[in-house]
Amino acid sequence: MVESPAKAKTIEKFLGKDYTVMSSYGHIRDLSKKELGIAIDDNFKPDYEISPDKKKLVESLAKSAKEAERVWLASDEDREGEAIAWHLTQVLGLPVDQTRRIVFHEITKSAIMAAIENPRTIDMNLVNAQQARRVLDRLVGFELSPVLWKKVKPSLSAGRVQSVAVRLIVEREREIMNFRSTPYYRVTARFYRTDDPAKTLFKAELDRRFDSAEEAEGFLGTCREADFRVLSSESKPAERHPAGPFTTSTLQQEAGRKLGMSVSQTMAVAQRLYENGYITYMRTDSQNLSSQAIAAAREEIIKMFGEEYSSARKYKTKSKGAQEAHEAIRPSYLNRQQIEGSPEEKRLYDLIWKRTVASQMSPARIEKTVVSIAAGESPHKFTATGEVILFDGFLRLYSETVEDETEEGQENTLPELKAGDGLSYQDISATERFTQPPFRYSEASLVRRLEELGIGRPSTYAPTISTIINRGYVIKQNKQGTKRSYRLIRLEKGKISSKELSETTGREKAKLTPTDIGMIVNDYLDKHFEEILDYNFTANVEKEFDEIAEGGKEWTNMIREFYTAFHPTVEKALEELPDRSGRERILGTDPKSGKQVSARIGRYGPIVQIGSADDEEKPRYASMKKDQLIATITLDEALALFELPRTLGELDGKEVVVSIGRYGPYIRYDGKFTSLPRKDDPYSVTLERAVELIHEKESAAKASKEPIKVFDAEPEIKVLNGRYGPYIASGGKNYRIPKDTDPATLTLEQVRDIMAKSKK
DNA sequence: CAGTGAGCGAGCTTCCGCTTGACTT
Repeated sequence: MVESPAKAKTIEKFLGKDYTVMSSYGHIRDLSKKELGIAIDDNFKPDYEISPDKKKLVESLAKSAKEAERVWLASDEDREGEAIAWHLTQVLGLPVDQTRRIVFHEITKSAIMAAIENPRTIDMNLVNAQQARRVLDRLVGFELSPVLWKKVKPSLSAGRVQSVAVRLIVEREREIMNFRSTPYYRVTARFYRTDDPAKTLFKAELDRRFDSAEEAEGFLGTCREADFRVLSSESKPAERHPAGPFTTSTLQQEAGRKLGMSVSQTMAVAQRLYENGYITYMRTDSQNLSSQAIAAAREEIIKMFGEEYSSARKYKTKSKGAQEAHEAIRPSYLNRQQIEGSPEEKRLYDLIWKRTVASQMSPARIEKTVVSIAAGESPHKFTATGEVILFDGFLRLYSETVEDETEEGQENTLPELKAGDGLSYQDISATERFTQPPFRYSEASLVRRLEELGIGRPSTYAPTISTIINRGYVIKQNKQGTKRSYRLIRLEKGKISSKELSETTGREKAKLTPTDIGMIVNDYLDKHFEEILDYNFTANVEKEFDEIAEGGKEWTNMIREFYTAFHPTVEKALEELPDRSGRERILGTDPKSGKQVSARIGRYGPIVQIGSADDEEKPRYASMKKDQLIATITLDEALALFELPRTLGELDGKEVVVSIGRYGPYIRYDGKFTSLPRKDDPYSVTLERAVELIHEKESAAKASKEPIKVFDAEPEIKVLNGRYGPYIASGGKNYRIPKDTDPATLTLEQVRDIMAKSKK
């Protein structure tokens, strides 16, 4: 019995007819879903239930176990895997003398045969470490969440992993809010050797930055008549090494950067590659490659590039708490460079293939040259750096990208330069730059940070992100960026010129930002449950789980110690009145009515209001936009929100109204709604334009209701247009049309064929 | 799904980590 059905299929091939390989599909039972599932008074005894969707599976496992001569439990060799094996023995009533526990870290015939030769019994210490982990997570999650329901808002949640993930995002946002950008001047020059008839240009940067335009201009003034010469030129050889093979988190990061895929998208595509037998298991924290894979990679490299490009290597996993039950993520067969599948599958496979092979290639050898240049009598020096690749090594196949790189790379080829050489400038520029706030997290960079902290596991990174988004704690959004002007001062042919230029700054794609509720929940938890929110909480309890796994500690004792400290903090929080401070912000006074304008959380989310509940007149309310925060919204932005809904005029005697709803800006007319395209602004859209959009929608709606195709011979069968694209409808059942076929040209035979082939 | 912003009360929400399908017009 193994955990994954795809694994079962592969192993069955290795073992032959004498064995039946079945899969448990992960855990088969868990703490009860409705209750706490832990008898706190009975020494924290867990109350396990077979998961409802596993009942049938357990029955069939039980039947097969009874018929079998011997059961081999081959769940993963980590805490969770050991627990799965133990739960199987308990639920299936497996007798100890007919049950064997085996483990392997790679799915190769030799590894499995070796495992069968070396069976052991279930390691109860490891199982108990898992029980401690499970019980602790349940206690934290099921005691903290109800506190939030009472003190903040119903249906919220808190937990050892998700609450820290939210904290990282909230704290980063506050750093950005408090950041004040300051300008400075960066001086770069283009020089050539005075005695070089070709005037070959190269770039150099001044080793000092100026705070003001005056200082920068003053320096450029001294450069006008200055005598430039090379002080020193040093060349040093260096090596660059390939990155190790993929783990779940590094795959998620690279697929995000190179292919623009979200974390959950990456995992879904990888799952398909795994099920098709193209790659090894995709949820892993190990960088280990089987010796067979290393040999196969070596063979491929020699075949493609030659012996000198091959350099076999083993990688050590650095991440905290790694349990290394699997191999790294790699192609199942390294001689398979391409695969069949969707474009996404092909691209992700290509990435995995290249990364794996590159990890077994020689380092690149480069020569780095640093040239120091004196500018007349000035104490400041220019530095020019150049890099020459002597041997490309792994770079020939793959190079890792870096997220959020600011300054453009310094690709610079240097001419021959030696100390004493006289130089002339082509131009010297002082460009105004601005200090940058810290970067917001992307999904993948959040995963990287969580992994560094040892929080969460490969199987939970993607679901954790979904949870904090679904709870409304954070949102993933793009930011347009704003225009800002900057100054460029340039010295050219002895003359200094200065001009104002403009650039876009702060543009972002798919970054995670906290919501108001995310910030309120974070602050509340941080105030009352500091220990759980501590970035080291998981690392601390992991140390204790390790002690339990080594037999040095009784698991219920560990949990008791934790709970006797933790539970009183829950009781105390429940006694205290909810703290309303920090939840409302006064923004100023409405110039029209003279009433107070404020922002707060309403029943359905963040709102701004004009006036207060104490006034005689009822306050006016408006919902805030998704990208606005109570902490940062300005008076002007708040007042703008009251300009909607806006009545544009009438069409055929009925009102045309424009506003912003849950799904963005819309036009309401005759009880129907039309979305406003991105390029139209609800604050300025005209009646004329709105009417145009309404008519467009009407004709599109008419077209989509029409069947794409009907067949006279078979009126029951129709090709229709639905929400998810064209489909075939027949006798109350719907069938999907294959991607590469044009629905308009389908014949009745083809349709019948599709219907017959579709899965039951 | 296209707004809302009152109040009451019943009934419900929630964790982390291991696995995949099933399902939607």
